[in-house]
Amino acid sequence: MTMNSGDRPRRPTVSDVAAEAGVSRGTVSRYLNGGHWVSPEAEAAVAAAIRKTGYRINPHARSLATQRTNSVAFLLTESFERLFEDPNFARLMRGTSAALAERDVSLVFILAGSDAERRRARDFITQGHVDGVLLVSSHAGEPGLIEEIHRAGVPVIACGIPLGFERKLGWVAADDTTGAREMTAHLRSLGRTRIATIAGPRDTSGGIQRLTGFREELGEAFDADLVEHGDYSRRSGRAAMAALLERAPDIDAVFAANDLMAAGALAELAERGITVPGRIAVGGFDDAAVAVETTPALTTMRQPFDRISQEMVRLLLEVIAGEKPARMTLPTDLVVRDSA
Amino acid sequence: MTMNSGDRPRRPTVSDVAAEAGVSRGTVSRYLNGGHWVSPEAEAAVAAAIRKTGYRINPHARSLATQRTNSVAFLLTESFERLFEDPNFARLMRGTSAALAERDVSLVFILAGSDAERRRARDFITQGHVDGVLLVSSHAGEPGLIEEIHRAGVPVIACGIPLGFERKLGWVAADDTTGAREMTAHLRSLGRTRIATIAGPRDTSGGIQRLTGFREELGEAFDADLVEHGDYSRRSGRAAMAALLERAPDIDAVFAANDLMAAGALAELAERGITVPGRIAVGGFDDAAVAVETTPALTTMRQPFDRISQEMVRLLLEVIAGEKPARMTLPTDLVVRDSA
DNA sequence: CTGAAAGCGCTTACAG
DNA sequence: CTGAAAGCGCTTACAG
Repeated sequence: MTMNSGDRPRRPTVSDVAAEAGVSRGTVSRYLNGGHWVSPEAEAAVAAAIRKTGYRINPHARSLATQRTNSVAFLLTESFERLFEDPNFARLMRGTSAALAERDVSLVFILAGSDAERRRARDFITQGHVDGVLLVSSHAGEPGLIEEIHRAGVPVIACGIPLGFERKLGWVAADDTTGAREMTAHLRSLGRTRIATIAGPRDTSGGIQRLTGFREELGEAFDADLVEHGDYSRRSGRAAMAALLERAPDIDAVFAANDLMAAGALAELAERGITVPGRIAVGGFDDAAVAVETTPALTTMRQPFDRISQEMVRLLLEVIAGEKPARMTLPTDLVVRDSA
Repeated sequence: MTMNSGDRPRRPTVSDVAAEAGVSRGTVSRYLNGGHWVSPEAEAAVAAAIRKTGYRINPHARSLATQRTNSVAFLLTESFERLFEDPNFARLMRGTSAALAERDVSLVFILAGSDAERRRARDFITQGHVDGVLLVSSHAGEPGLIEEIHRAGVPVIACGIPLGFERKLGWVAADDTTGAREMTAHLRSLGRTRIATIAGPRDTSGGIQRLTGFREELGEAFDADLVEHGDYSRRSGRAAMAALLERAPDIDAVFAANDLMAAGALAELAERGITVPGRIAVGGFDDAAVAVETTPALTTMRQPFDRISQEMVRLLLEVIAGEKPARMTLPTDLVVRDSA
């Protein structure tokens, strides 16, 4: 092994490999990029030379030449706390990570919960560190960030409908409205008539649409008094349940806009000794892991997270390849367990 | 704004900025890198030109020229499940992320739980995508990965003592042995005499050393029958507690090697109607968030995670700067709450 | 199928 | 303090 003056061995380059294999650098490069237009002999020689020299490609040199990084960002505009509280984020991370691994593009994970972090995220992304971004943020919150990324020409695919950018960006979303309608219809089919909802945040498309579906399905029977908003956290679900109970002790069902809030609601009901589904039926949304851990197990609408992850990756790669951004809405499924 | 043939605007380069400012590219570059040896006039002109052109530096070109990436990896050799179950990982992520942000180096987060992921992580890291790695893995598990990264000459600082590499790598660890001794001594000071332990995994330095401290402190009183191993998960703590109780119904205290297992133990004790600390005192390790959420609140040894994160970053940056890797052991603090 | 050469966008001695 | 020039390690038309 050759050492240079310092203590670290100098990394072999394409030139070293070319010399070792007795071919030109161009041929080595062609071998490296799919092996088209290289003869079997050259191929064997290069392969051997790479093995012998321990050559590793220099990604920066390659990126500079190709104007591509072969990596994308998973941009989550949430705090550490939310990331670790809400299991949906983990599922999306895992799903997109797996989908990307298959295509051999790497994923860099960026958390941008604070202003300072958002600034850094913007710099990192618009500087060209990644070829595109998978945008995951429940809140419509970050128009500035999204606007700047979009203006810099960086391909983006959002998870859920990005409020304010529904026409500019590509996205993959669950059919929240229909899902909420189905759950509401399910509750009615159980004979419930005083149905309340613990809605999601007003600045998220999911929060808005699940409430819309709920209202649409109820039609005349909709009662604005039976709506309480939460922030998708367990504790907010619990607080909302308590508030609803104070206001309308006669409710006989509640649709929570996500499972975490539904779990919070169940806790509140249990503490008050209210039977579920006996006196009040409870429906959630997501089919998160928590849905099978509650007592009783949660009836919920399943979001196809794996599918969502895969489609996000597919669409993003398309945009990176030069196509126009597509939008996609995926159906949800009613999963009946014990709570309703 | 100039457009090239395609639809995306061509990004301005140093040359554009230089032309706009009426200086050479070298001067622009000097401005970009600290502004030394550039006159006030040139500085102003370049600043204006950068603003006018909307210039953003190309990180790949810079990395190619400097042989530096200005980013480091947070390598976690765990599964998604463990990441989201064990809050210590989140604290380290947050801490190192903050420390790095201050110095303006970016953090890329890599999860390597499976063999395939480990292979990709190795390629990514040894290819030169990052200047160094913060290694976080409780298990001694990944000798191959670590060995290859180390052999490639990539600077590494580990969190905890990296078994098998304690002499080769730098690391920052809590003083597990002393911490365990202190907790054990605390339990004894309460008058407890039949003290059991729920030890951590045998292939982690923390697991080994906390057990060592426990044994050392007990001396003659140590009873191998009162040792049960868990894997740091809540459920394993619960199972271990049950096993200990079957084997030795007379134990009056238990030291769990982390808070999650202690919480599991508390759950088991509660279910059996055994009072804590009345009949059995329980001590944990970490001072994780869960320590204040259990009933009763957990007495535990606090690990200085923020300090650990900061020191890891500091040491890694030192190694990247060319210094030899240092090792560091940090003290833990006894936090007395209600469980012991 | 293959090689010579230009180019990607920076940085960094070196002269001045 | 500043500019001209070489170099970082790849890729990619272009000729052949």
